[in-house]
Amino acid sequence: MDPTFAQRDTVESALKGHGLQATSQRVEVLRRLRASERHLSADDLYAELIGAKMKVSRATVYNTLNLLKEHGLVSEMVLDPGRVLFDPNTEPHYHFYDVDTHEITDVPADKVGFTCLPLLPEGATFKGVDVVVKISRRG
Amino acid sequence: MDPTFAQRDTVESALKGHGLQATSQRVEVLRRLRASERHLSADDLYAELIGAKMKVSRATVYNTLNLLKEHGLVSEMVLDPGRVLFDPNTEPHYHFYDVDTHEITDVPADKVGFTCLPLLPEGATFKGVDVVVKISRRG
DNA sequence: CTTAATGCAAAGGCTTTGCAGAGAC
DNA sequence: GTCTCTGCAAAGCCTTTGCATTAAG
Repeated sequence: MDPTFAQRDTVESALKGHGLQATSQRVEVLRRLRASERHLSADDLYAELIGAKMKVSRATVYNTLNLLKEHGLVSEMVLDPGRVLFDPNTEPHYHFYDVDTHEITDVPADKVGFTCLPLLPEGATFKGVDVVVKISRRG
Repeated sequence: MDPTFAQRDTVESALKGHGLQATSQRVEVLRRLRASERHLSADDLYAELIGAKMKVSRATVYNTLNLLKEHGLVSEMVLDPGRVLFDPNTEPHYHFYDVDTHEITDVPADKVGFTCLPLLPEGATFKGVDVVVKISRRG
């Protein structure tokens, strides 16, 4: 079975599992996000899809990403103002952030451990930790 | 000696220490940022200044904040797209982030410790860690 | 007097919205 | 046939920019 079909199938199942129609635009957005090494912006994805001669509009890419986000299929990362990236990895994990190139790399969750975390404010529930390790290659 | 004068004086020294003219707009932006319990956006500050009947323009607030950022007198935080906040605390520290209200609270650095951090990519220099502990009060 | 900072208004980039047409079921 | 999604273009929001005016040293 060819891997592209397998991916497409999984993506379709994921969409349908959330009660979402598996339209070609949605399938392609989620599939490419999952297939990409990098974390992509809405515009990155739009450019990819247009480059692949697909019929899609910018608005649909934005709307689709928001829809996927609402359904927990992708998460949003905002590292620079005006640079919103989407991360298809819904498992706990952290990030390297190159402060010069703005490149993002994943760090598996087991590479970061805490000896202590702060006491939560009264009445608060823990919802997760975001850890961004900032690095530079310029010294 | 009245505390407002003391604050103003410290802020002026900080600006001059970086070779920046201590104009009334710059002094007030930095002073209010330091005096605030919350982390403020450019527009929050603009509204505060206008409310205090000061002569200032939006452009100057934005330009001043960027200037302060370049000189390391404040740091920028981007937690939601379109919500850039400025943090006058230049000591290492982390943040609580209320996912419902988008409120930000400081966590002193000594409340968070790591048992391990990931090996850096080849040739990379460590530039810091951002830790955001996400919380909710809705359960 | 010379240099630098401010204010205004216009432009810019990214994202969302409204509505008509196309597509899914 | 009905309901939903898509595409287009326009509007929105936040931020930056250019240039004349004003303030600082």
